[in-house]
Amino acid sequence: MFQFMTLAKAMADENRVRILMALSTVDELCVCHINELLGLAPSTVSKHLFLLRNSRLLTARKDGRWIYYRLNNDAGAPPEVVAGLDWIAKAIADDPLIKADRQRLAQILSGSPQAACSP
Amino acid sequence: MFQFMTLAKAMADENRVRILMALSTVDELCVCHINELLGLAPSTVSKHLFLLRNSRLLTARKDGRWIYYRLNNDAGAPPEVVAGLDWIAKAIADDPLIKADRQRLAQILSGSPQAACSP
DNA sequence: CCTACAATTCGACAAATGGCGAATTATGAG
DNA sequence: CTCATAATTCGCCATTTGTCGAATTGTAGG
Repeated sequence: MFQFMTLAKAMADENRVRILMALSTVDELCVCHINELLGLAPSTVSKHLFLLRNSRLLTARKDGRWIYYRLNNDAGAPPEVVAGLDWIAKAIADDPLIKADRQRLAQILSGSPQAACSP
Repeated sequence: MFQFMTLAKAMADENRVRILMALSTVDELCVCHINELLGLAPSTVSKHLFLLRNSRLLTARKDGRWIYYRLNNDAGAPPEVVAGLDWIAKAIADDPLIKADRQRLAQILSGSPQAACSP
């Protein structure tokens, strides 16, 4: 129950949902890209990412100076998590803000790789 | 998006989840039964029920002095709501607290109808 | 009517949450 | 080694949230 509540609470914030939806289109994202997309203070995004990792919605992979996050969607991921991600995706895939995020994310990624990170 | 967040936030509280799970077994419950089950102040439960109604997870039916709540599960209910309820049910159906609630609820209901309400 | 009781609303308050900036850690580049 | 930068942690603050008790509303019964 505690673990499920952690999961449910993690999904109950708009910016965290935006992160999840952004990741649903690109398979993984560097933290700096997420910072760029949300326009929040890096420390704030970091806290959000911690909660998403902690609730098992995301996994992280470290590559040199960068940390890449992805949805914990693969086979072997907790069923509640996969089902939760599916629920969100179906519920708000057509949301205007989410669509706008998708477009902005495409722009952010369309520059050189890690455009938002390295100059 | 706003509506979805209202829904997600409504599901992100343990006591509200307990209410939803209790209702998943009995098709409808009087407020006094829910009070009895949760053991919280009636005003607190009232606020929880408001949020659950407001997020469209529950519907209410008034019968004389009593108000009965039920899951907004029927055909015609919003798909996000139905999917959300399904997600919760599958995720925590086997939870010890939820099971205990089911048993206690059976006891509460096994007295005379509205046993917790009228003496 | 008047009383009893189910339920909600209101006002207050403690705890949790989301946000920021500053300091810290870690890694690659010069 | 030293410096710049990605990311996190920490401390702080404003807002939101969960809870309660008191007051209010509405309905049934005497």
